[in-house]
Amino acid sequence: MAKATSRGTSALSHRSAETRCKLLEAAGPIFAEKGLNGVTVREICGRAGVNIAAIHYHFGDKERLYIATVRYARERRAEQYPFPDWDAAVSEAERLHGFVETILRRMLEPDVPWQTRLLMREVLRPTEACRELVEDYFRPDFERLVEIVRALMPGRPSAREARQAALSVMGQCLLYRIAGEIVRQLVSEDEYEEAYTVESLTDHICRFSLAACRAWESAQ
Amino acid sequence: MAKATSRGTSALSHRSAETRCKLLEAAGPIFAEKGLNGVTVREICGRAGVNIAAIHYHFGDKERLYIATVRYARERRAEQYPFPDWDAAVSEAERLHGFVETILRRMLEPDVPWQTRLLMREVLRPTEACRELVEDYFRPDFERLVEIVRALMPGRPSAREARQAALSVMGQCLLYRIAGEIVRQLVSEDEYEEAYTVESLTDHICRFSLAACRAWESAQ
DNA sequence: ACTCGATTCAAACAGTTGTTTGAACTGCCC
DNA sequence: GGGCAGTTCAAACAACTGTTTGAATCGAGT
Repeated sequence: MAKATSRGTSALSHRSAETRCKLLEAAGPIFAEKGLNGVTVREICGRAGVNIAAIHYHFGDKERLYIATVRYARERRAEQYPFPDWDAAVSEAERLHGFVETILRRMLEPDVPWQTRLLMREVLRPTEACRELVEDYFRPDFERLVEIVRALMPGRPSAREARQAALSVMGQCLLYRIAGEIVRQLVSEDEYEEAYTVESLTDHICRFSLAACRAWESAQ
Repeated sequence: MAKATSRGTSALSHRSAETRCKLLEAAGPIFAEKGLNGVTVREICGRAGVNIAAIHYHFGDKERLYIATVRYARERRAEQYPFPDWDAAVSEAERLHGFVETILRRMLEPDVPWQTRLLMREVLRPTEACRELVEDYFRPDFERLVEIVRALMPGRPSAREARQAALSVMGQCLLYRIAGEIVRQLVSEDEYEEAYTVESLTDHICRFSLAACRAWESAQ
């Protein structure tokens, strides 16, 4: 199966790599939108312009193509929406603002790259070995948020308290990704279009969370 | 199709209603767990103990059975986990606590009835005409939360501000339903088992949200 | 020019899906 | 008992699924 021999490493295996790539690039957006079971191999191959049997030949079966697609998405995850690289002078409040805005953009922007959407889907629907995905895709961001939040809370909050406060921030962000349609219906359509942009959502979530963090001790 | 005529309204239509009910009761838990496309009609009919063709005869097709199941779930939604019926003496903070605890129980308790699970699934995956579902299943609770939160915020918060604060509370609750597995992994397994019960989650979310609401003006 | 492994391709396969059919059964009414 | 609408049933249907096959094609090495 696509074994590069001593001789033809140039053109033949080049074609192989090209087909693999075409499959991954075609499968990515479709998997990202409809998930493993919402897609047919014929749709993937059709859009990739390759034969149906190519999936079996290059990946074994549909599920291994899916896994390879997730891995591919993670490897060359578009380095869009990177977190700001703060210097020491930036206040914690500003860092929180930057963090929330970045997270919201990653989740809500309509033209977010399919790599991100696929990883998001995978993360929200813990199926198989996506534990490592959480480890190196989600945890770094989360730990970063924990530190920001911790610095915002007066006194010496325990690590556990800081983690829970960070989860409260994440929950507020996630809501609009998960239940965006319901939110749109609960507040009116007009108000949603006007007031539920990334910018104003960022403002609200930061304002809410900042108030909560700063007033932490007093609520004890 | 199951038309009750003038004469045989007793035994025949009784059998019809019984079969319909058996189908709904059998389909409900399976739909709630795996969704419309994750279930086969054979599995449903097998568990219901009726013939495959019964679905077509009584409901038309699989999708209309699904819709009927959702409606059925809504009609006789188990009145478990009702909101406390507060009298005037109860403080707003206590109301918030009761609200959050009820929502968390509805979402996190493992033995929540299938009716609730099915409605939750429907609400989280806005497919077809679940708009009315949001209207009479979700909105009443939401409006109730808005009022609680509004009363907690100093000054005279606008309706929009109150709605957004309420959404921040909902988001915190939803996180543990949607991303419970990831949360479990992010905080350690041990900490999760110990500190992420409904009770302590309620405490944290209320503490966080209370602080945020009460400090609202000052963050302006 | 020929060989030979790598790769592609059209076609078929085997299994499952939701749906439909037409006959058989049920129980009420005349 | 005969008629008859309502209901059940086993079987088949048609469409689609992921997978496999075996021959055809390609392209570098000799």
